[in-house]
Amino acid sequence: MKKSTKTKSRILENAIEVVAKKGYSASSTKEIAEKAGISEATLFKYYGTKDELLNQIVLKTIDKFHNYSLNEAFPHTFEIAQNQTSQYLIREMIKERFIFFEENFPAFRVIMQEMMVNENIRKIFKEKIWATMESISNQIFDRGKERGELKDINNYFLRKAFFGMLFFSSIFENLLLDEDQKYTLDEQIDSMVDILFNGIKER
Amino acid sequence: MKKSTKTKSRILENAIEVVAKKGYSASSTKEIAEKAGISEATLFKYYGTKDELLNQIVLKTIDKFHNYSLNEAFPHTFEIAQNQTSQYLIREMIKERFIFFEENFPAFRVIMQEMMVNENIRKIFKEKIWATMESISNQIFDRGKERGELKDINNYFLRKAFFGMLFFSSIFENLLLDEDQKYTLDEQIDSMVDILFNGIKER
DNA sequence: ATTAAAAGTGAGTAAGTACTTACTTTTTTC
DNA sequence: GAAAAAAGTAAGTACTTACTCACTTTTAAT
Repeated sequence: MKKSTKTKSRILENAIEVVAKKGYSASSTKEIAEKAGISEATLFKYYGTKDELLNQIVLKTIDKFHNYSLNEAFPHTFEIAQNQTSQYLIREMIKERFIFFEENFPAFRVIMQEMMVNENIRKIFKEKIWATMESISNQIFDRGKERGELKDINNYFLRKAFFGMLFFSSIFENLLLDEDQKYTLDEQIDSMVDILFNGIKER
Repeated sequence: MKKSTKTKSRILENAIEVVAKKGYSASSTKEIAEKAGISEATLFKYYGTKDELLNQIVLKTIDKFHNYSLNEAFPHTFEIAQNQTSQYLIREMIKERFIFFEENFPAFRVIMQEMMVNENIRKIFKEKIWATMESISNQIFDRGKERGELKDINNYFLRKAFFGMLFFSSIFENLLLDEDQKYTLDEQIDSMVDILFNGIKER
């Protein structure tokens, strides 16, 4: 029972790698099996169908994100930072997510691809990832408004602004920037937080 | 010679619709041909290969964007708005792009999908779309800084902030928001511009 | 060491796939 | 209105795809 879980997860890891690069439809079970060093028959023994393999990629990643967000990173930050400013909290929230995306980029790439073409995965994204972000960001935004640190801007618009920048930045850095990435993670996050907090207007 | 161009563009239009929804690899030439009301053989007579059909979708859309951006929308705005504030100009820049994305959403969806898996299309995006945005935004940002209206923030970071919000907002509104879209285009743009200009910090 | 269960596979299958060819129909030209 | 050119297609081809099944090999328990 030990070896089977090892094989099963090796298939998943290799599937993530292949699908991230080529897309789900363009990836064959043959290629995934070869890359994982097993036969196609074994792949189907473990996952039944190709669709189920995709589902497992998505569900496992979302689970990881969910768990990381709600049980690990955020409660820790929120607890030790009760006396910190909203700016500090928001910076931490962005940084945590940014790091998670970087560390799990291939799997996230699969989710982003499939969101564009797969209604079911769009639904899962909304219900799990977006809802998680809503919950966390609402806590931070509401607290900031209560403390008089944040303007009274609609949380939905705030969220779209933050995560729009976050997603795009992550994709941009990972897929479009080929040469010497001039900026460190902290520099990028600093710039985002600075723009969002203080705006770009000279006064 | 009239009918042929009509057929050719009908194929392209239907290809955009099918590929936007299902993705390139999951779309069959058979389905596209059927939807366009012609035979598969005719499709191949006009486009040679499936890859070439995709190329035409991408190139035509980028061309349209390029032309719209550099020849239509922007010069007009820039010219009639020489005495306007940077905030006004930037609002116009965002609005123009937002509208273009909305009006050409299926084609843009194809490009965004393929960017995730197709190195060649990533290259085209960078060279054509991103470069166009760079050119336009640099003009506006530099002018704003010279006039003392904008802070001295790195143009690259500014661009990523603006277009991150813009792309994400466009995708979000078109793919993820199912129910009654509560906000109008102008409300959305106003919120983006307000956040970016004035920041979210209460002062 | 024997045996049962678990893990793994080679060799298929049926249903697609992109693309071609030899042909017919429609349109244009004179 | 006949001939030439352009537009369109039915019926294939060779290949790939996800998935199955009957079978062998490996592992673990007694």
